[in-house]
Amino acid sequence: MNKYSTLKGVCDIVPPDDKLWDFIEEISKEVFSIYGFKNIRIPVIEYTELFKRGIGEGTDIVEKEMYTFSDRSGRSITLRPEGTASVVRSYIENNLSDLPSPQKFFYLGPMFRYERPQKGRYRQFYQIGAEVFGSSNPSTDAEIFSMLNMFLDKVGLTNTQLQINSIGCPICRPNYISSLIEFFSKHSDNLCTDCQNRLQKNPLRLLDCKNEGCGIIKKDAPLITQSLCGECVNHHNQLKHLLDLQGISFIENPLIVRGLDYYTKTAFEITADHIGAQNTVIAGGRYDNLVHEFGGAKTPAIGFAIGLERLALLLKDKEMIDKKVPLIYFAILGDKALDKALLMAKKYRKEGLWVEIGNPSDSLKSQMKKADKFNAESVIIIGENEINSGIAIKKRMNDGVQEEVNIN
RNA sequence: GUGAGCAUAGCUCAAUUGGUCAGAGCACUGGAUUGUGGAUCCAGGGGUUGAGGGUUCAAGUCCCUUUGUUCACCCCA
Repeated sequence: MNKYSTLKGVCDIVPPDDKLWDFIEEISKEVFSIYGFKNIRIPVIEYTELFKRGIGEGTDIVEKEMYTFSDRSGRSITLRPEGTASVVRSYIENNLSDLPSPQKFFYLGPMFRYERPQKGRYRQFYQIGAEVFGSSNPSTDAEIFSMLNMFLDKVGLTNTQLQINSIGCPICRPNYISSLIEFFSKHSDNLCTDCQNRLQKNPLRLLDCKNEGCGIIKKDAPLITQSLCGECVNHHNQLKHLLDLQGISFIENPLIVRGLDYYTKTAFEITADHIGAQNTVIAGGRYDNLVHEFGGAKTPAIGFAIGLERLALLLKDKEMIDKKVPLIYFAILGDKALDKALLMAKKYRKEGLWVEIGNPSDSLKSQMKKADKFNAESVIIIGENEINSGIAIKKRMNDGVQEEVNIN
């Protein structure tokens, strides 16, 4: 039993998984920069108020999932549960609207939510997110999907499904919600207890209940598609047209709802099988009013976040190509040999070679074994004889061929 | 916050109905091969069976508590 362990729902990412994570991060940076996204590094902690206002007071995230504490001056601080609120804050605070429009940013790092962990869900989890400010045009939405397609392709993830929906705007959504409430209220007695609550708290959630009984009722529920205002309909139709044009396949899913309050119009999820109940790998949407609500100029925006644990879970079996840096292993006998090896190691490392030096108090045999375990390209053996003669043996490990090298 | 399963060596797992049950494989270390790896053989280290309490002549095995973990619900990436 270890005395210390990680907190619940928090884990270390250790080799060999580091390689996969590096790979994912590299691909994202490569692809995102092609689309003009600049990296933005936002803090892990913010004033609690930021998330309350951004994500929404009534949401589960704010109500029961935030890591919130008082700092030494008594201010309420929160470990970020998501990235968008911070990026919007930064956008306004740093006057990033001065950059040529549209402004595109991506970020990468850990998020924190106090939830019960399960497959694909952790209390500290990593996201790569991206946000675009200053364009309300559906072409921007389409570019996002184009970029994500490229990302998924390069990262090697197939069999994903893009599902899109429009959840309207402050003009048309209230109408929809009231028609939804009206409809479900009529069937209130037949709804599961969760849905009874949803009816009060979060009517949009009624649509994605997994309960069978509710499913039957749900079939006849009004769809948001029928309630959208002209502007939202146009936006949505143009987006679909642009997706078709680019050959990006998608499914229209009028049941997609986003959990955070700030979303408008386009909402989407990219899902994959085989990662458990949490099958959403990427999710996001448009939020045309958030910048203004945060005190900035009226600025339309759209963004998304990729769940890295979920992505890594899907790519777990992918073979990572080892970047081969050849290893020179020094098997040394005695302290004089150590001195010599250290000097030679410095030279080799300057040339970009990987060097490991054996423990001079270990037997030659065990040092050879170690070299083998490290998969050394070659071993240089230095002992008394070599020090005296100035010539050492260099053994190539794959075929055992030995040659002499000058060590002076 | 709710529900269910699991918890034995570094890892993967054994241990008939509570009765030599604390084991195996892999890994690790050493030896066979006095200064030369991978194969083989041999040997060794390592566990108060997650923790605490209880029942019993006897608990890894049954009961309670607790912690962790897995999966699902809520919700979400």
